[in-house]
Amino acid sequence: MPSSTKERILDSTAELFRRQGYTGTGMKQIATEASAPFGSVYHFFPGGKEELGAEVIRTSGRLYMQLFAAVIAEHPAVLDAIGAFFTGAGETLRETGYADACPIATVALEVASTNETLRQATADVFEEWIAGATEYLVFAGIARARSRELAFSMLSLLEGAFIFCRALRSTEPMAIAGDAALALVRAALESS
Amino acid sequence: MPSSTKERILDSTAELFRRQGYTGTGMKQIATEASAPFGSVYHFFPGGKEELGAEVIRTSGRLYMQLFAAVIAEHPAVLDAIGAFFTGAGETLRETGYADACPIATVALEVASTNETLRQATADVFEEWIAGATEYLVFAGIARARSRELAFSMLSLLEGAFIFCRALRSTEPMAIAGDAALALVRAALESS
DNA sequence: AAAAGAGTTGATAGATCGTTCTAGAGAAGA
DNA sequence: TCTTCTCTAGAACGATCTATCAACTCTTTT
Repeated sequence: MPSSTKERILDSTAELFRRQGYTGTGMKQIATEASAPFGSVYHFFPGGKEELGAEVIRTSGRLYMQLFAAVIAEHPAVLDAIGAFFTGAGETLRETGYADACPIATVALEVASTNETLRQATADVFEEWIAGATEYLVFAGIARARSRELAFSMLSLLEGAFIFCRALRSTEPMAIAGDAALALVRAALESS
Repeated sequence: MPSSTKERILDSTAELFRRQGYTGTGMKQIATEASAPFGSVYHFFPGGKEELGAEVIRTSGRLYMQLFAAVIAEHPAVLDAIGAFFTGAGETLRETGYADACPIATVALEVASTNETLRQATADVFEEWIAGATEYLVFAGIARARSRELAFSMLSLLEGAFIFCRALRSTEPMAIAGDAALALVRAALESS
């Protein structure tokens, strides 16, 4: 089978969440987009929109981390990998009409103060990202505490740049953020 | 008069948008929160939710820029001012239960791909912020092109940190982002 | 072949959405 | 006093929201 109904629902929901956010996406629209019968959505996710949302957040988070791992595998040098990741993010933005950015940032801001279950899901994903990036920088020879700070800084630059790129419809903010991230990491590498 | 009905509507809408986003906030809720009769909302904003949203975005953007100006006035040294701005952002987050962050980021992500009028409003605000921050860094002695890049980097760090702080319910990301911003500006000051 | 169970399906319910509309309250000017 | 204009007030409308539910199609078991 190429893709099960449940997988199509998860994929479509992820895409709709990126573009329209959580509250802006309806269950009917999800079913239509996934070419799935409406009832199936509630069959696979009996907990309704909240359960579906939580699973989409965690799935998307895992997928994005795999993307990071793939870029690392392609670029052995640390600075190359980081540069390529930001460049790739910019390209994806441009290619998708500035729609596909961070898979969970929009939802994260929406639910942070309104839905504790979903807020926890976004927090879990972010923690994993930070932990993963920290390990990568530690492996590159940077002290652990410093690596963790750099991980936060790099991801903040990335997420912030996503906002500006999408609003301004330009990849310039992403290129600048990438340069800033490289400067921070380069400085840390030199002093270690 | 302490505050006109129109001002109360704008204020309440801004607060609700920060917490719940654009699609997550209803017109009925806005009227209730502002202690305004429902009909008055449409009296002052005949264009409905979209017109109200656009005006809230621009008003909030202007207000946030004035906050930045106030911090600058209090701290003559550039590095002090930037540090104080990030520290202040973290304190506000903690005091408001991680609800009040960037006044327009949530809306910006929601509408970037769904509502061109509002997307343009957020883009205008962001452009003003970038222009303002650039002028400030030029005034501090940094070359214009470099200043513009720093402005993007600092604001990206700020916006990205807002996302992490709200999701993780911690001010740590903001403190780290502030340090990173200071490091970037310090490096630029030294090489000029 | 018949029965049971798992999985699938869309019509429907009840609430809420943004918006419109009519009507009234109150102040200012004629 | 009568008129005019701004603002207040909420009932009502159609559309859309999330969620439920009874009916249906298979496959598997007896």
